[in-house]
Amino acid sequence: MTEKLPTQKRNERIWQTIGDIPQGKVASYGQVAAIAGIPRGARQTAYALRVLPRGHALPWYRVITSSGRIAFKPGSRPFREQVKRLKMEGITVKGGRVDMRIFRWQPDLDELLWKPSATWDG
DNA sequence: CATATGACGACAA
DNA sequence: ATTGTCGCCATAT
Repeated sequence: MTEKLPTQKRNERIWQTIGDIPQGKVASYGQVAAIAGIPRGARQTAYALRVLPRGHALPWYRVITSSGRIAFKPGSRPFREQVKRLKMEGITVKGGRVDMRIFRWQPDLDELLWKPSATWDG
């Protein structure tokens, strides 16, 4: 247990978890890390996102900070892109923020169990 | 090995 | 609500 996974493996889990976030919902960096089996790994989620391979089809824009804010600098190119994509899914973005009480992804136990991306190892 | 840095998070003032 | 500090995990120099 509590073994240390290779970087690539961690990223794979994080990416898979991000892919599990349903449309119209968002998850925080820390939440993604936790589900991927990396407690307190919020910054690893950020890292995994930075190193996303070119041509990926991951809903990266569904990942925001725990306080519901978009992590990019307000007004920046990626910031606007993220806002745009979120809105396209029906997510309300106001002042660069999303109401987590409404849009936070809350996977139930079943949902987590179906996916091998959850905590345990295969 | 020592720092600096980052698409973070929790908390105190 | 804002701002600053400190903790976290990993990478880059």
